Amino acid sequence: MFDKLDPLLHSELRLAVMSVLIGTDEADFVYLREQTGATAGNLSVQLDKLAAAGYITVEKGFQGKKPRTTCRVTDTGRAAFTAYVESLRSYIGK
Amino acid sequence: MFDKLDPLLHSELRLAVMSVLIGTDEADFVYLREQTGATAGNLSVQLDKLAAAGYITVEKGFQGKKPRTTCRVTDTGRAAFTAYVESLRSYIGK
DNA sequence: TTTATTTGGTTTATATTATAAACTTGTTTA
DNA sequence: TAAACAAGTTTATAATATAAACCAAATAAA
Repeated sequence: MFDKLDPLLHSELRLAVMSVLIGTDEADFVYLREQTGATAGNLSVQLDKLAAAGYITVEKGFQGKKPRTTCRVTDTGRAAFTAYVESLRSYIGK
Repeated sequence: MFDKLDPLLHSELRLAVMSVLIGTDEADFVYLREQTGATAGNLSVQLDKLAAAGYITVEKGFQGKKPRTTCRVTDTGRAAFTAYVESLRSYIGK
């Protein structure tokens, strides 16, 4: 009757992050923090989880002398997101 | 950017329960357990939470000699559900 | 009849999660 | 050179979800 909802995506912040990344295909830590309104700590934790699941890649580098963490969604992540949205239909219709 | 998701509804089981109730407008405990596939314990707890929030009413009675718990969605619950679905749009588009 | 079993739940214990606070490392500014 | 800032990470805490254990009443089996 109801599809199981991927617990990794069924999280407000992780879903927001994925949503941003799917739209932009590359976003750095600061941008993600701004767009989601999350605290840095929370964001850091959730990015780790998404990366551990293979839904995103996280690349640490520098922009001049400042650290810069760049995130991208993977094909796996994109597929999971699509599946999640599809699953949601069984709950919210349409 | 992203709407806040009502934490009461952003829960797989509670969302499933609300989804069933919105469709049927009256469902008993056993039916909800069957439709959602939840354990009785989990369902009991989540029904309490929905009732505490005023999203559903829970009525205990008997059907012959068997206890029967009947649930209904309230107007508040219906509105919250609609708002939740609307908020989701900011995450999943469309 | 008395003993299991089933039904319809509730309570409680546990494991996971989400989240912010506190901290770290390095850089810029006063 | 000391204070403030930037970009994160780690850690502590509170909230959540979930199932296991439990209970009371009814029915079925012996």
